[in-house]
Amino acid sequence: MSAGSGDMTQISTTGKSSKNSRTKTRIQKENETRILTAALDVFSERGFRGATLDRIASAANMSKPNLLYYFKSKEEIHVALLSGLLDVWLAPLREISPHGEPADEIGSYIRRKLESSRQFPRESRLFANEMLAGAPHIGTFLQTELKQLVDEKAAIFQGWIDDERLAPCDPRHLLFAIWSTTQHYADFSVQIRHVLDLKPGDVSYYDEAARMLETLFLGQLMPSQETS
Amino acid sequence: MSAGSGDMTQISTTGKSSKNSRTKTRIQKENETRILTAALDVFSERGFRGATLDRIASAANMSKPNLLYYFKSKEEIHVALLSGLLDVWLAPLREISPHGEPADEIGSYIRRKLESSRQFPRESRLFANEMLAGAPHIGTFLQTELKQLVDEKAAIFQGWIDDERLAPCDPRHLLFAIWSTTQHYADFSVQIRHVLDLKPGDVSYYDEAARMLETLFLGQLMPSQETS
DNA sequence: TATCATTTTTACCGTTTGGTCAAATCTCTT
DNA sequence: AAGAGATTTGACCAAACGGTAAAAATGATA
Repeated sequence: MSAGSGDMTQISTTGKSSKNSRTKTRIQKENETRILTAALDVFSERGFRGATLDRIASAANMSKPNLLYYFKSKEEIHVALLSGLLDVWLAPLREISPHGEPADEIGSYIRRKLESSRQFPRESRLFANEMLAGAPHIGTFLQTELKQLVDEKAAIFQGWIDDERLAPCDPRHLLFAIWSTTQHYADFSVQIRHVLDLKPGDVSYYDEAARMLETLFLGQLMPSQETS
Repeated sequence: MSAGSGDMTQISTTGKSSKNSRTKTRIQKENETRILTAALDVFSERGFRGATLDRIASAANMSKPNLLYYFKSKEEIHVALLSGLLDVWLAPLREISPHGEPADEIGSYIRRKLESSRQFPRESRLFANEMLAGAPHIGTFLQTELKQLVDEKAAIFQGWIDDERLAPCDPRHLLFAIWSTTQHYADFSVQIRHVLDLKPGDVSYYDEAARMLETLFLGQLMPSQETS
């Protein structure tokens, strides 16, 4: 009954997962993407355990055994999705450069992350589901590749802090704040739409979100205070 | 294949769920809390669909039929947990007062929310799971009670903005930013611990988190910029 | 068009799931 | 101690689950 990780398959972005014989049929490519698209829908809104092969298969307009002809197991589909996700997740972070202005670099990073939330909400929710489940599949990814990249970028932030071009703060927690605020708009979109009284498909709030996050991270939310 | 909500049970904090005959036995009270405690563990880390009655029962040291003697269905347990959750979720928000200083009010709200994340991480994850699933049970709560309270508090923020005691921004999105950053430390604790290289149970990052969020929301993260 | 590999389907299988039922046990009151 | 109500349990069920086997249908190639 411990929080241990079983013998779950672990993923990294470096390991290529090309296992089949070199060439891929037209039908193979078509069906694999059809499956992955359907599975993304199902996994992202029901979680790994809540998703069923029957549902994925029917969402892909395909019989279950046919689906299992392309992916040997439910977990293999999940793993394939997560693998594809990780690079997308890291991409905006990689672009942060030590040579730009702190405000520009952080600002554009926020914009990239927010845009990623708008474009790939299902992927974001898939990631969130994996986190909530305790990251059983991408634990090693978090500990190795992500941690390494975070360390690298945190060092850049620290340099800016040392140069007094950025307020003193823990750079890693600054990243956490950026991740949480931007991903929130994808992961908690239901709550946001209900509070803002928007219709199910409406994502018009992203413009206002961008403005808010710019004010929060780049501007000063609180006017300078005077002691009365 | 639409994003429709089925005939799921909906919850509100106003409706009392006392359905049984007035009096409750000692054993009844004991076992109900035992079940809810166990269910919180299971639901929060596996989601509604991923949780099984067998697992909840065994976590509560109880046979499955006995568990179903106290709660008629899996959903009824889930609903009971969510009901108890909503008041906890709203409590910190209710306390925001129009009479205090903006920085004090917002600062202490952030501290309350962060403390709530530290004290009730499982509840936070339960809530997050429900959001990711599309809020099938608490949709009406979000649209009515939460929205109403948000409108009320947003008006307070707007008053401060009009008085130039708070920078111009969308008050609702300011709330979203506070929610996301604070809850992130509970919901994504796995990621945080992996990036910070902490051991599974370690929650020592909350102190640094509090400092970060204070800098972010109250201080100015970016020093005033000069054009070169 | 014959051949062969690829793709798809039908019919399953064993397990797990949420939930039921009736009988057995326990607890409290008198 | 006895009776009544509350509690607990073992045995069970139908449906859903992930996955398999083998045959049928299809596609590519010569």
